[in-house]
Amino acid sequence: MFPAYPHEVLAVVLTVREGRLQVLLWQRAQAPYAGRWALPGGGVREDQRLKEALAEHLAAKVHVDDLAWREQVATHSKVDRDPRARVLATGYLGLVPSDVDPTLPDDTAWHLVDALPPLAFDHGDFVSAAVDRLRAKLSYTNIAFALAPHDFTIATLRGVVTAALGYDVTATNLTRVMTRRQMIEPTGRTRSHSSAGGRPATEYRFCDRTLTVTDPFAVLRPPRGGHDEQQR
Amino acid sequence: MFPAYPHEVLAVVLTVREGRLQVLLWQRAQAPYAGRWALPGGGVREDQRLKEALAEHLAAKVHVDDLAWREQVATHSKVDRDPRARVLATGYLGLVPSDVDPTLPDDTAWHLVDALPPLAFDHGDFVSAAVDRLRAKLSYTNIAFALAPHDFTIATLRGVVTAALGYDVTATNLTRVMTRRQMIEPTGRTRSHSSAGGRPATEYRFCDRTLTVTDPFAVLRPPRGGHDEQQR
DNA sequence: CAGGTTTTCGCCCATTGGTCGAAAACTACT
DNA sequence: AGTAGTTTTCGACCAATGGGCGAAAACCTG
Repeated sequence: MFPAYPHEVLAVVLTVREGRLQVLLWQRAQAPYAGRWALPGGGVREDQRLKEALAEHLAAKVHVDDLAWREQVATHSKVDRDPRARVLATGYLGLVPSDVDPTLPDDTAWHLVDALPPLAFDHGDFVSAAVDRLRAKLSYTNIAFALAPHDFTIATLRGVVTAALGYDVTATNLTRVMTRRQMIEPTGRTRSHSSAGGRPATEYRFCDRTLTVTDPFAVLRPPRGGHDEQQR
Repeated sequence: MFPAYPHEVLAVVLTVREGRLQVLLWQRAQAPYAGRWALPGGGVREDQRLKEALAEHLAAKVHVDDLAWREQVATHSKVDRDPRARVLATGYLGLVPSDVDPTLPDDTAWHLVDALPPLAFDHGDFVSAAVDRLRAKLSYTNIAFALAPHDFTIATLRGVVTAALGYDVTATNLTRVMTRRQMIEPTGRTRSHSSAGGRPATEYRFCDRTLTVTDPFAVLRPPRGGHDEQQR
């Protein structure tokens, strides 16, 4: 039928660690690109779908169920992206909550997203695409649920969001917006900080831990009277 | 190295025709799915990237330069998505302006997106994904430039947007929003309708014919004073 | 209980979108 | 020419959403 190519999946696993957005990389021991850092991933078996292959390869690096979110980002096809042979690659975005700390193999480590070493192959492209995707979605979806702990204070959430976006967000706005959008709700509990004083913070959680989008995208909203009537 | 698979590209070419959103399909003559409608596309040669393969296969159906926009949407990998053999498929969204009317081969035709016949393979999934993508982008990008004629009246634009979204949009809002976002600008000319009277409409064009996003995504905007300072 | 700290809440403002109706600009007919 | 009909455009008004700021609340420590 058509010519066939090896196909690999690559995972861009992001998390917030020490107040910074980080990506999971492992250091290659062998050529090509020996010594360079690369994304976890690998080939796809005959009986696997892409996401299954991803899970399998990822299991070698982190517990797969540490991933609170996973979505496909893009497939790259440059002919010489791998010097050995032509390999197509599909990249995924994966998110790990900031309070989950998987034990990593020796060759694997978190790296600051905004201070990456040169990566192997075209993996740098995958990282930037995934980071862009995350940042965009942070603004109009509740995807932060996959980066924040299950229960959290506004200060914590602010830290996570700030780190992921790369710029400051005020606690006031964050609270107002997230609650107005009905993304987060108080658990009822409250949390005192360990050291120093300060009013105890109310504990929040995400109402819904599935991806939901908000559309303040006015322009294009059906008119009020519209009982989902037929157009034209 | 890794097992290899044939890989195909599929094009979901959308346009607005007769006030409705339509997709380009061709009717299969041979098994499997003989008689069913399918998306244009095909295999990827050794020396091609995905987008190049797409252009080549599409050339058999429409003039490739009729496409005002093209973007990758997703790669599907279900093991039995093709009964003959395992084939991975990457779907693209393509847009043709409403005033461009390519001559189509005999087996090819436009179909109403919201009244599709059963499609071959998993092509239906590709169509819905592409339509969703288009609708989302219509709201927060200027992607309408790829659906509307180069120069247009507000009435025309409204028709295109209404058709693509599937619900009504008021002319007043459309004008205000699109101009406020600096997406469209008057050409200076004006257009009288053929029949009937009526005030002549001012002619507009898109300021920029490259994809630009607007982010009314408040929550997450850097504070005003922020001279792009370091976070932390 | 005073001082320091952190969180929360309320007030005010700017921007954006939604609705509606009047005015503008044109054609056609008497 | 004047009037009726049609389509577009513009302005006024309203609602919702964010952003900024400062006061009040709630806690800890000495």
